[in-house]
Amino acid sequence: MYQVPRGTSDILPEEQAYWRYVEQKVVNICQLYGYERLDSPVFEDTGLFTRSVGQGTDIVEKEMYTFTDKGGNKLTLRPEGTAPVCRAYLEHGMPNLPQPVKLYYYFIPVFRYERPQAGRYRQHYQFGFEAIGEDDPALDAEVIDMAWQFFLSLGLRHLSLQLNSIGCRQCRPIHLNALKDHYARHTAKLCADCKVRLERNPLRLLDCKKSSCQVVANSAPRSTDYLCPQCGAHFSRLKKYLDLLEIPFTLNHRLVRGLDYYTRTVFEIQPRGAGAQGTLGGGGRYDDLIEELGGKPTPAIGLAAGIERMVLNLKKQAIPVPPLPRPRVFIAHLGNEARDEAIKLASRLRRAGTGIIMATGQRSLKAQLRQANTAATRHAVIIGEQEVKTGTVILRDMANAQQKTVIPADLPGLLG
RNA sequence: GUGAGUGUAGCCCAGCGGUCUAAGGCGCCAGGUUGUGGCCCUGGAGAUCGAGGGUUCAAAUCCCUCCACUCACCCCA
Repeated sequence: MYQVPRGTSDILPEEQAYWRYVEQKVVNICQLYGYERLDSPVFEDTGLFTRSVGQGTDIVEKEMYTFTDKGGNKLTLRPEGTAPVCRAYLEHGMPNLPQPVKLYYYFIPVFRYERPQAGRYRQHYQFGFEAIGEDDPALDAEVIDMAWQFFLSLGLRHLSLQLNSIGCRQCRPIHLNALKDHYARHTAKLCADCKVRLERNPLRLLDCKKSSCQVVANSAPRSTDYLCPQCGAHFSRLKKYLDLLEIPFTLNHRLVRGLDYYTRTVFEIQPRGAGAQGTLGGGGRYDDLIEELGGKPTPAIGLAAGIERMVLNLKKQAIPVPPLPRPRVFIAHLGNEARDEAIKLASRLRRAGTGIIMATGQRSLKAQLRQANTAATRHAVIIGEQEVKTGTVILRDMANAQQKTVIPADLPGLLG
């Protein structure tokens, strides 16, 4: 028997109510904040991701699904959603539109070759939005507000918003050097992993959970203490706006993100007390990315969120989601002539917009009503030989077992 | 990529070397009067016990390899 490839899964009918629920909230929030939908291909030129996400990152180094097609093109199944949006922004002349350009994507599959766990998959689905062409911290606040309101609108509770600023091209290297110096003085206390991080990706040093390393991390220089005047002003205005909006945030000096393109504002939203795979959504500024991809210097900010993790948390928090609409009428029939009538009736009602489940095969009436019961339709319409002769049908109310004989023409009104 | 745990019908699971031609519950199918559901009763279908190999007179039960899931690391959504 075949089974799904590792780290992928089927989204079964009984799961769909959650996904549709999330979709409805996404569409609603995007409409409220004025974002327009953009869909991009599942695969892109490999270079788009190596250049944007960054050569030294885990995503590029060991997680991408990269292949060469028959034309010799190097392609990669997208490992994230921001770079494709930026590519589209440039490719379709959006720099000429009024800025910022606000775009969102929904239900896009993203691919990363990782060791699967609950909440971590090789193919998972993301929702995200991007605002390109504006560096006003009011926009940062709006984006964070939008993310926050979105998760609240799902009904999720006990969320925490982690916030940090990692500076820009000017001030980040200074902080980075201070960080390296600090750690270089404490190498003896570091774990093996951190010694590697020191060389490869110093920002990640702050993330280490080992207690000995945390001691070093606690006393490490903070990015917010090294911000240049512009970045410092940007960050304090953002915090002021968030206070104004009454959005509770936690400053987290260790919040660093795994993609190279982030600058200045970075943030994550997670359930309180979440495990390792807890982050529901995260994002930040990427003021250099558009330029890196060949455009003019263009500031931007965005967020990405994982749908599976939302569904996981909706279930964990026992948040009810509305059931999907289903047919409200079941048609049962006995005998060949009755079946002919049933077929015609089902079609007529459906054309008039009434959802119908039509009995198939030649099962007993008992079996047919059992099926109606499982399908939880409001009514059953029963056509037998008697009814065929008199040109009537039986209309049964499944809730109270009341039934009456009616003529088919009256059904649309009676079914409501 | 590293370490650990788990893997029995569609689902939940009992069994942990011979009494297993594998038990139970849910679900599914059918019957319990002649054309009628939900409760109840009865019956039925459905499992090469994750896959492959080995040990043994004997393996769902022990060992090895592989696959998958779960947890931690890592990474992130």
